[in-house]
Amino acid sequence: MSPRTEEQFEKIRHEKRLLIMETGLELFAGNGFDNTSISQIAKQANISKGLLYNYFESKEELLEAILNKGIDDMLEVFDPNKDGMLDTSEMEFFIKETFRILKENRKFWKLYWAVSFQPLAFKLIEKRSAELYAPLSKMMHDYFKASRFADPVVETYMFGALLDGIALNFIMSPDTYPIDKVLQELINRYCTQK
Amino acid sequence: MSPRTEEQFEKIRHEKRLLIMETGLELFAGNGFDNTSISQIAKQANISKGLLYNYFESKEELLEAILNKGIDDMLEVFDPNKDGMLDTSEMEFFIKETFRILKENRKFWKLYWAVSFQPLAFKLIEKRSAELYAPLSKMMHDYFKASRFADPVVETYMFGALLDGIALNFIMSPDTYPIDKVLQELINRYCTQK
Amino acid sequence: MSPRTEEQFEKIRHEKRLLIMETGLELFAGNGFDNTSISQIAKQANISKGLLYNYFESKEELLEAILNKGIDDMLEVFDPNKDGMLDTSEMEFFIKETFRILKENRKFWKLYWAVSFQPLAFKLIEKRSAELYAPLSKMMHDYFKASRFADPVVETYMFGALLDGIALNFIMSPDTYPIDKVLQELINRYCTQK
Amino acid sequence: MSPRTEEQFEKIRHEKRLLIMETGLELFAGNGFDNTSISQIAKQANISKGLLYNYFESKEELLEAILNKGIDDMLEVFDPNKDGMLDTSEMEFFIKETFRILKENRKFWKLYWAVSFQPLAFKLIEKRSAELYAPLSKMMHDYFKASRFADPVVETYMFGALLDGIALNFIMSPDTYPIDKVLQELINRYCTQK
DNA sequence: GATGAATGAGGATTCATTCAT
DNA sequence: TATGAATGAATCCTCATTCAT
Repeated sequence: MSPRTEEQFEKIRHEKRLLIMETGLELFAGNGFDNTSISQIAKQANISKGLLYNYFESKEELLEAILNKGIDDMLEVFDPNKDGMLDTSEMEFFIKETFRILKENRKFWKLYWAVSFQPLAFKLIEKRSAELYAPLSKMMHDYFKASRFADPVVETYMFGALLDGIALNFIMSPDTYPIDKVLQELINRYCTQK
Repeated sequence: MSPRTEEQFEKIRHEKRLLIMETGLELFAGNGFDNTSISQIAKQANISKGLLYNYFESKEELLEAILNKGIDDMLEVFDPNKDGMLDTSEMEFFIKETFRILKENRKFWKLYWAVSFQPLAFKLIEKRSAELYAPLSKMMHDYFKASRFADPVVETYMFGALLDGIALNFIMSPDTYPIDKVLQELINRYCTQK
Repeated sequence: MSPRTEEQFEKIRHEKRLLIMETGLELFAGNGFDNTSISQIAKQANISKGLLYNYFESKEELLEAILNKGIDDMLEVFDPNKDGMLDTSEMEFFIKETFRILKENRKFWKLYWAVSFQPLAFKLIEKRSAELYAPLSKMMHDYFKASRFADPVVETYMFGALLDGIALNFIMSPDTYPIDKVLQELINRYCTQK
Repeated sequence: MSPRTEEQFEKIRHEKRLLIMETGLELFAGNGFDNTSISQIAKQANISKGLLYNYFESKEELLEAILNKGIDDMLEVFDPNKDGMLDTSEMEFFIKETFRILKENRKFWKLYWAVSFQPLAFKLIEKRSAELYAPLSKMMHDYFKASRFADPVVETYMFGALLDGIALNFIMSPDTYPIDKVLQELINRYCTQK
């Protein structure tokens, strides 16, 4: 029998890698990085421990890959380097988009927040994280400046805190948090002409 | 040497207990619960591992004690069961108090947040945490109702998210976050007669 | 394409086998048997791990093959079963030959010595090793007897130790060891008529 | 009960450390470093694996400690920095001492040689090893110079090789090697007035 | 013949906890 | 009260070897 083609191998590798990362995300987000063992991940993914190390050099590298992928997904959606100003309806879209993505990636964000509290782990994504946040921050600032807010800088901090707070509260109690009402209020407050 | 009195023993015990808890808080907050070993705590506190277990039954119980003490301290300051309504100046006082305490107990709050993301650890303080938050929540709600906000419930969620977000951002970058400006803005927005 | 003939297959097999053995020798000698993985060998030889197992049943068997080949090469050169006595000029030739071969097969000899210190590995070549050493030993003994050394047995031990010691020192520092001077001295001492 | 005194702890630590090192030497020398597991050492020493790590940071550090101790023992005996020249009877003493020590520390020397063939492991003792050999080498050279050997440098190499070779052959077959006869011959050859 | 994904046993190491003193 | 030696279960990780293609 002839061996598998390179493409077949590629496909296997790609899918298995994804499977491991998804399983890892699930468990890391659910129980915390330190409380999740490689054995657990392997068992849940139905693979051997050894295979996991065929795809990731270490537990830490797996975490890094998971986080980077999450950030990549965000960057893809947001195009944070978009030129030009947001108008109010774009701002509304942005807010809705943000939370649509948040809902779809609750686990990633839970993990992301958890990691933020672990200095060692956070270093893994410090740079990538800045890549995501810096342009968003600028975008907000420009928006508030254009909207003639008295102090756009402070307003950016306020708005950022509000987004973070809502996201956090929602992630903590996704089933009971009135996310849609809160979002509507957010939009009322920030996306209507004065 | 005269034998120590019962009270002296008691005092020693109390102080040593405090020492261990403070050291634990320092390390848990700085490096995370799982990345801090009992050995490290004992070494930093200048006591033996054995002695630590004389005061706390387990690493988890030490964490629980630390967290409970932090919550107790809060409850003491806030008197959240205070009857009656807050007026705007009391609200302003409340906000300032909250952040004064936050600044003074940054480590506790860092640990508190971190623990919130670890389901197993969070269980330790779930109840105590509710004891603190439920009355605060009610207080806010009453305040917004009295202040004739259109939807006091939603407003409570918004305000809560804002507080959480600001606290979080401040804790993450205490040296660069413009906490005072943000607080002033918060007060402007929520503590002035309309 | 015309199908390969049986001989062509045979040749390919033979060459691949040699390639693997040479790569194995290189790595085993350089890093030690236990610190060399099958993966490394396969990668360096540009073949797959699976293929390696097509040629050798196990890592140990590969080692054995490498060592045996080395010994075979020696035996071929020395013809240790040569009858008759060595005269002094033949002795000189023998010494020079020995070290010529040593220089050409430094890696093999490094591996050989290293293996000598690993009881389990040494068992693999114990017999073959004796095949090589016993006749050499006898040859030396006969030479020293004919040369009227007072105690040919002891002289054989001395001479053997000297050869081993020189070989060892040379292998350890091939770039700085004054091998040629030492050899000349050896010849002066053992291959001149008294 | 009062706790153990510092001296008691010191004694326990010292003895246990020695026990572990002796057990390690025994097994490393007998089976090779890589073929000896921490579990084996612990079992043979009748302690837990964990305890071993209380005394040594890693398996490698244990090896290093064992080797350094061996070298220290040698240095203590040889006083290689001794001033002045050896005369023939001192030389005889030196040779006899060397082999007395070799016999008493056969395991150490076996391990030492084995390690010499493992580049990574050898690095651990490269410096210490030089500390031992350099002065010995100088001592030999001076001796041969004083004894009017034609080429003291080459003679030092020859003598060194002879010592190494004898040591090696003896270590390899301690039960059958005629060490005493060989030594006597060595002394005859190198320690008699010409 | 050839590939590399997959396995699993084994090994080094960590650390909460116990215990003799 | 106080000490730190001692334990052992749990964890990360490696690697020879197998096997489907």
